[in-house]
Amino acid sequence: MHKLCITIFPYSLENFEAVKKTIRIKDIAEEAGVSTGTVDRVIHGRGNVSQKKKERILNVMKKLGYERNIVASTLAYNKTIRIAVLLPDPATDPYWNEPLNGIQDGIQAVQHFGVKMTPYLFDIFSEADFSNQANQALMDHPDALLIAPLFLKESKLVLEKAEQLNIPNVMINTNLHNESTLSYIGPDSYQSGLLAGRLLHFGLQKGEAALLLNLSKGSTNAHHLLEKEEGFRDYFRTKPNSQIKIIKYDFEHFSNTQKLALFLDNLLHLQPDIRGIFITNSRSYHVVEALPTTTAEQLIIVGFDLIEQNIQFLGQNKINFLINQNSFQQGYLGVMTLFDHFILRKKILLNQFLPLDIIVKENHMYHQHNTRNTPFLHT
Amino acid sequence: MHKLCITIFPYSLENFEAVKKTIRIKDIAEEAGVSTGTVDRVIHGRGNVSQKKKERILNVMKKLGYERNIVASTLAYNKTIRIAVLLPDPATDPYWNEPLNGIQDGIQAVQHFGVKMTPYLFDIFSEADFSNQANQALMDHPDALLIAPLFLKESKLVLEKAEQLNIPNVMINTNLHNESTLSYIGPDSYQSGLLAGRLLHFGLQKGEAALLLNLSKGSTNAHHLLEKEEGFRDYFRTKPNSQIKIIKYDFEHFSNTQKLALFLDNLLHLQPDIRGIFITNSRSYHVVEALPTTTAEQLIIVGFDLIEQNIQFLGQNKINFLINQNSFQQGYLGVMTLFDHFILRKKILLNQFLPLDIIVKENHMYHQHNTRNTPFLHT
DNA sequence: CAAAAAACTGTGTGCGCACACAGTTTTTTA
DNA sequence: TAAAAAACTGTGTGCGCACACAGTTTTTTG
Repeated sequence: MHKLCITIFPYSLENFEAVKKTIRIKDIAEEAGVSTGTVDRVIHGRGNVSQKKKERILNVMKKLGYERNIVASTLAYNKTIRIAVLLPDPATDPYWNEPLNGIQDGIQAVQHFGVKMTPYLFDIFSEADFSNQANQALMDHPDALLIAPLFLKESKLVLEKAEQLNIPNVMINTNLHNESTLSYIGPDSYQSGLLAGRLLHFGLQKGEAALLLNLSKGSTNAHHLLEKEEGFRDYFRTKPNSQIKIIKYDFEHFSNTQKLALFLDNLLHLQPDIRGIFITNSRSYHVVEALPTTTAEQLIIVGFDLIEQNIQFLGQNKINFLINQNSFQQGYLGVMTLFDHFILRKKILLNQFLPLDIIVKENHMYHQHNTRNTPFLHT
Repeated sequence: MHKLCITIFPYSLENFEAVKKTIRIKDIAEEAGVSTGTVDRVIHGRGNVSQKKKERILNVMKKLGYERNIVASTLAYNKTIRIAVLLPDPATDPYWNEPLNGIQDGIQAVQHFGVKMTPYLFDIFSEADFSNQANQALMDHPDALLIAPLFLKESKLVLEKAEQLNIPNVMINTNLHNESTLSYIGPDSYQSGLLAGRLLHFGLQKGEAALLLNLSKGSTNAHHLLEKEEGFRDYFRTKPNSQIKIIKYDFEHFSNTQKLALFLDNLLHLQPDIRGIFITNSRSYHVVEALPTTTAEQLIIVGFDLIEQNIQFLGQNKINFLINQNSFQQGYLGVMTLFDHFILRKKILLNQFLPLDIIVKENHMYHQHNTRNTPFLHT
């Protein structure tokens, strides 16, 4: 098989014609003077092979550079990998459309390798529904769990049960590693806070203040919000001469525009030096909706995620920056990670931090419905 | 096969158990009362099938929702797709490391589907070498050409020859569509100019000037540089009250730091209101190297691409913004596009514009050696 | 209207691998 | 030392498809 060096250039310039033919199990068997069955046993570690032959076979495999033919292997294997997807229902929070789309794309990409999935969607505001759906999922005995463990307590329970059933999991969005977690896929929250600090800072003068606003309800797993806050504060800590004051608030009733408007109006009058707002999740559009147009335009507003409402306000210059956490990718990579694990049998990275994209009016169009932006195989 | 609706939620909640079994050619044949050979002939349009049976088969296929099993198909097909890669040698311009790495990753991803490639690297400053390598490539009769058509005249010649030989091409970096071009993959140059305008504007005050600097040698296909300039100018045109003056220069001897330093020193003295520099390609590091440290820190500098030298200066706050044209992706998608065409036999988009990522100190780490960031299959 | 040509159709083999099962050799046991 | 058990090894089949080739029916030709 035509091999390239990893980073050394120039590439060797073998002709196509010179490309060696693929090494099959049969070739190994012949070279080692055994049957294909024995080679197969060695490859799959099924035992029942004498030490002598095993070593001989392994040597030949190395010498000839054997690589399993995934295509043939998949065809012969003839089995199905079933993934249970446990995510919030996008109907209860539009943010989750993107991860689901990513998952769908991923499944489509690897469906012919026998990877299937079933979604179990829960109300993002209901711990009970989460547990319900989780139990449902486990009862169907999937091969793996793709989960956003939003509720700390309930998630830990579910993950324990899954571990007992020997069902590995991949986490997206929120990190909550346990023993059978193959990988966490999501943003590095601390770093995204740092980045938000820098972006907000572009529009602030010395002595002005920045508002850090958490729009979330009590029970949600708020760990990553705290990390964002830490990063945000650290940004300004490392720039002591920036003299920016940070004011932090949590606000629960974000879906009630009137209440939010009242809250913000009060706050901005009390603290007239607030010139920028950092909303720590995807709900910045609620803030803009609750602000008078001119106020929104004058403030620097930094938020997260390319959901439709946010993008609209970005176009109107009411939101200045959006940090894209690549939620589509989270879903896509979640599926691909399981593919890597089950089909390609690759070692999986325990943490897969996704890029943080800075989105302004001029480049948002490339990041929507961002299909076809995530590799595959890598044997 | 388990099918999901494209965007409508909630997903249907079929159990794993309810998932229908895959439809094989054999199933179609039985249902239509013909042999598998006849079905095969219809699927591949090989003719020699009576109209009556053909229609019956097509109907059954539609009814049962037949989808070709790519895995089995690939195995049986047992052929090789050979891609000739015609790019500048990274030894002559480090920018090209990334596309090549992307190509390499792509090849690795689909090698088991029989996709192979041979690189033909040319000196980026030599039209003759380009033509040489191109001829070499064509002489090897590849199945497709993956090409960066940097030299206008020579490229057109090569592409004509390729067309005569019935070799389709995919272009990256530079757009030069001809009849047998499957797709252009690269940035939307105009849009990247617009974006550069906005980024530079963050640091400029009214009445100040911006320098637009082309660091390239004469014969290179400069079309996309002009488009960038157009976008850049248009950004400030749409903000008439920004009152930013744009000064444009071309400079050829960029690799000679002394000459460049002299040129810049002169210019900045003559035009003291220059507060920002926009370098229209990946060579912004040359500018920083040629500037005194304090000058570099005071100026707003916007450039392109995450090559090592640029990133270093980004970390030192000497370059303020880099626009990432996703050159890695260009290579990766180039391979994937050919895979889609030859193996999956999909319709290919004529233009695949890549996202423009805004890179600052705080998020550059996610964009280096950006493997695994591009989907696959999508049947 | 028979023979030749053309149009059509079915069967069989191989792609590389996974796994079941039968067959063989070696070791253990009584 | 023979029989039973354990350890080891080879062969054969099927995964779903592509394609060659042989076989059959229909149409054309002289």
